[in-house]
Amino acid sequence: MPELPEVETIVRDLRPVLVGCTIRKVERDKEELRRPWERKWEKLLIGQKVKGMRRRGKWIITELKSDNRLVFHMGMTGQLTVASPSEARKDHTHLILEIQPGAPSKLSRGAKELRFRDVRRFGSATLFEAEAALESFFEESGLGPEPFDLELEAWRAELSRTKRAIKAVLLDQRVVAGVGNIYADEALFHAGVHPARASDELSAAEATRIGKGIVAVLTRAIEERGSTIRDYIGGSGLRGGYQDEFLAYGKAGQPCNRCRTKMKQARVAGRASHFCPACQKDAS
DNA sequence: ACAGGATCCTGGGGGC
DNA sequence: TGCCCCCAGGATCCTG
Repeated sequence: MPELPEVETIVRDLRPVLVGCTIRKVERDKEELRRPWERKWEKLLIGQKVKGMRRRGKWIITELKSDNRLVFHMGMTGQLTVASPSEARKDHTHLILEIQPGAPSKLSRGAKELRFRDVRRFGSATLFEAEAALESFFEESGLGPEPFDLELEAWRAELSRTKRAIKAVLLDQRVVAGVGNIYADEALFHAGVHPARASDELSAAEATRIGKGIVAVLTRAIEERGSTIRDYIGGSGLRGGYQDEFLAYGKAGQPCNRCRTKMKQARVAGRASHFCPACQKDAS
């Protein structure tokens, strides 16, 4: 579910609350997540201070004092929030870290809980024992560049290297990290490119527009704290607002924002894809 | 190399 | 109210 803007929002929400806190207790339920949880991690976490929070693609990284890295992926329905221990725990809360603020202020006094909830359990929580181990994990999975670091010349070259549908390429985390189904459709609408077009047949201008479209759409979505369709909430529990600015995703049957042609939906790369048949022609 | 399908899960919505 | 089917912000694995 959460794509880059949602993950970025979670990190921005959690960072000021978690940095400086110490982990006092770890609680887990019996459910297995996408990646298996190891028992020894609980002992490793206790007593550790949170040094920083950052994002890489759709991954949320909690940096701990000892160089350990507690890493979350939200899958489709993951939620990572801070709550007061007195707040009732919702169903499917799989991991709870009790945290103690380092320097109690008037605003944040007393223990809190970092709660990872994931109804469908496609998400994960994993501990890497060192930053280097995390880096090699990203390396081995071939995780691509951050969209904001895209160098347009290299980007065009990358797109010309494969015959796959451009939609499939945008969803491939090895090509660019953080784009998912919503923002792929929005970026392609922005660029005026049909999702099923062969990547290697795109013109340089189209490839450039797609690259710029990704950055434009993600930037604006972050400003709006991501998109909430059904499950997503930020680290502070707030919904996103970018769903109100969608021009493509979920717009099938409605008039195109640009030309008023009826928007369409089709399955591309196994995912529902939304586009304007007039602004985004199937072949060049 | 790539498309397409199945898989991992739960829950919501529509049709009957 | 209930049942059945399809769908979902992701990612991986298998077959052809």
